[in-house]
Amino acid sequence: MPYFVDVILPIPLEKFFTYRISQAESEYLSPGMRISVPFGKQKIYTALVYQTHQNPPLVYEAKDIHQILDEQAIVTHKQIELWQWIAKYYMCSVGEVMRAALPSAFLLESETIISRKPETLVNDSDLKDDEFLIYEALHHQTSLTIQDITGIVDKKQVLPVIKRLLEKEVISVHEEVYEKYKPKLVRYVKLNTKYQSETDIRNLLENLSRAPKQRDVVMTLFSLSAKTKKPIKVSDLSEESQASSAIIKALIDKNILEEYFIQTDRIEFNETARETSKQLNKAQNTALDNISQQFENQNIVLLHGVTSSGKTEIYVKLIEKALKQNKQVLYLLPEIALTTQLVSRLQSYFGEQVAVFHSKYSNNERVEVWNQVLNNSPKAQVILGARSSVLLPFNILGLVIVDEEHEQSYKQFDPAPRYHARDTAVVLASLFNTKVLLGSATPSLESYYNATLGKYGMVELNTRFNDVLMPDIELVDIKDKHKRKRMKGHFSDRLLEEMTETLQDGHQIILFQNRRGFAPIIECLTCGHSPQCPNCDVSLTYHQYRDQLRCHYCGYTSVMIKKCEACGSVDLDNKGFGTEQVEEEVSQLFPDFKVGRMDLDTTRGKYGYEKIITAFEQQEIDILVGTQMLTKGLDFRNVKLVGVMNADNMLNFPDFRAHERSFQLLLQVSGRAGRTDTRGKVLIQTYNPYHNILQQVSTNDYQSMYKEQINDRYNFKYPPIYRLIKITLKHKDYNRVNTGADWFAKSLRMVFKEYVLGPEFPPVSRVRNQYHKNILVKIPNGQSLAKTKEAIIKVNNSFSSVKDFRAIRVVLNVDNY
DNA sequence: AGCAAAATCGAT
DNA sequence: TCGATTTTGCTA
Repeated sequence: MPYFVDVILPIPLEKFFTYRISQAESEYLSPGMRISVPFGKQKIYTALVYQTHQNPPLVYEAKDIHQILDEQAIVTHKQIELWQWIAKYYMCSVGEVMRAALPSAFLLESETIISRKPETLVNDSDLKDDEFLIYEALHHQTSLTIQDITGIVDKKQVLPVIKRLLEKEVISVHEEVYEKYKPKLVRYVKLNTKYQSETDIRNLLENLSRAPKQRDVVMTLFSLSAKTKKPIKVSDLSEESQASSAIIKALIDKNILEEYFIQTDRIEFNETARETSKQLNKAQNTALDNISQQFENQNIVLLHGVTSSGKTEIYVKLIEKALKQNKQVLYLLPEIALTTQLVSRLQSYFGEQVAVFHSKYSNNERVEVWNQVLNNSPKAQVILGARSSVLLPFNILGLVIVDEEHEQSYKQFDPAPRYHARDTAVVLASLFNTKVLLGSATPSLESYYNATLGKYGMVELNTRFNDVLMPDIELVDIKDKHKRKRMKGHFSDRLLEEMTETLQDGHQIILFQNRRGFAPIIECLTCGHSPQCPNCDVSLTYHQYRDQLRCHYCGYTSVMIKKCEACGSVDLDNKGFGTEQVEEEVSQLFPDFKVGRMDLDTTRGKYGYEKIITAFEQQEIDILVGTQMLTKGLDFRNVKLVGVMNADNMLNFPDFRAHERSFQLLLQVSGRAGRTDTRGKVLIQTYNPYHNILQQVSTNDYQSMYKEQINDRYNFKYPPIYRLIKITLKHKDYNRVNTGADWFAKSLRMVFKEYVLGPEFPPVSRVRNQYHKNILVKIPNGQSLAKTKEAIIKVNNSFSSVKDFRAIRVVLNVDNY
């Protein structure tokens, strides 16, 4: 009787693949284990066991598997269930979810290894130039990878060359699978066991009298092991004895010391003194009671608490409760808010039970967290993580917290799976039959709407911690200021006044400008020409610190032009302004104070944010200029003034959520001001101070904003009243995208009538030389989501069976907000 | 996705 | 006309 296994492969194909296995293998394998399988002509892929069975496939002969990679399942049953939900809901393949979920070190792939065939004698003159290069390289190295060869011959296409060499029997190729995860080994030393007695040791030290440094090392080793009674790390020994590693190596070579290795975790932290969680104030206590109460008949509760109201302390109490029941807790945060600030705060309460997971972690670190979560290790009871941590292998989950619930970074846009971590977390929690707490000072309309419908519970927290007053928000009409010549660069007299005063009092300032670089457009004053990106339909942004022009869509860079490319005139002008320009103006206006900048350009690298944040925290920086990065849950005690340089460009953004987003962003930055005793001040510069949203921001009136916006959404049939699926067509040929999009929209209209919008070009219609065109499907309440998606898939299938359209890439984005 | 075979392109 | 580049088809 033959045995078979159905596997998930990490590719965008919507089916399982069946391989043949032996009976023994079938008994050994269980769902969630990894195996490697041959796929296609020669590649070997990592696959995940979905199920084993005995039904031979009807239309093909199943291949044998390559090898089994795990002893135990590394993916849980619940995860696979969640993957299937994600795949179905967000219209992608389970394989794509798998690729996103597994740390890439788990996804082994084979690599083609090229080596020389020693038995073939070659005549050099038989080889072409590039063939000879490879042949010669193989004399120096026993084997080469495809990548090596690409480097050697400096061509993109290397396969033909390899093929020719194969035919001439100069080389041979084979596939090699390699393990990407390497456990971290730490080097330890101990005294060789042959030195047992006192006399042995005395003799040893005497022998070393002519090598005083080595003797010192041995002495230090004694004192260290007496002190700690623990194994001694080589690094500790060398530090303590001031000896170089060469000296220690000499001792090892002499067989006086023995070295050995112990596998350790990469992520470790020093156990600091644990704190007991803080006493809650009255408002927090009421909120906490309220939450617990609502959890009795509600699975999801929205905590709407103003900035700096102490939401984290409430979370801590809830986490404590879940931990007492020996359950894991998932604490989701936007990537950017995952700073040392919050991590160390939680570690001070929960010690090493806290595990952190985010995209700046290395592959090996991710594998370690994965395994700890999977094994329900005591080191992974509270998982603090960004979007992708909803995909971790939870064991027994007891609570999910989604902080800053309104953050759009919870939604993944590219590549598939285009999932929303908040919504996925809700499904995850329901699989574990547990509760979700959504927290925000400015909830998303959809969550607030769900709460008003009674789908979610809701708890409000309206007072700031320690009864600090909400900041005083003032709108500054810069149109008027310009008219009266009260502007210095981009600063109004009001802003300068407040800045001077704040600095004099020794407080810090945050300036917010939601645009990086120096100027987004360079324009020739003579002919009006402005430099454009060659690959995208956008003008290039000027970055002063590198004297470069840069495209923010594709990363294209060129040196700053000296004169207009079109007419040669040297009169160039900047239009608009970004953080760099603000930074420059501030340092000129306040030369005695230190100015810092925080945006994508200054926060590259693993500890990018940390450096700037710490510098600002320790008041090495007086004025911090930055983009929306500044808004995410940072807690700076000494900031008294927040200035918004220009509130208009985000309000006028062509998107149905522009107003909601602006409200959230502005209130979040405002929340950075005055987090301790003194009342903070916020100045918002705008050309349109009578804009409703700005009025609502200045009075901190979430309710009015909500009512007005939800009314608009109702009238214009937008989420959360209607659901949206966005379909984007991409191709390098403008006309093909156009006709394709028209065809697609027409077919959709046959099914969904007036609920199809577009096709329309997005504001930037060409990115990386691909033209984009969008179609929007609106789904009224009551229309089945599943049926809608089925219909879209049907249209998509017939679309891709049209020869002319097949080359157009179609991206389906569910809930694209 | 990734790869090879097939189809098309284009310069001698 | 041959080699290079793009398109198409398939993976178990």
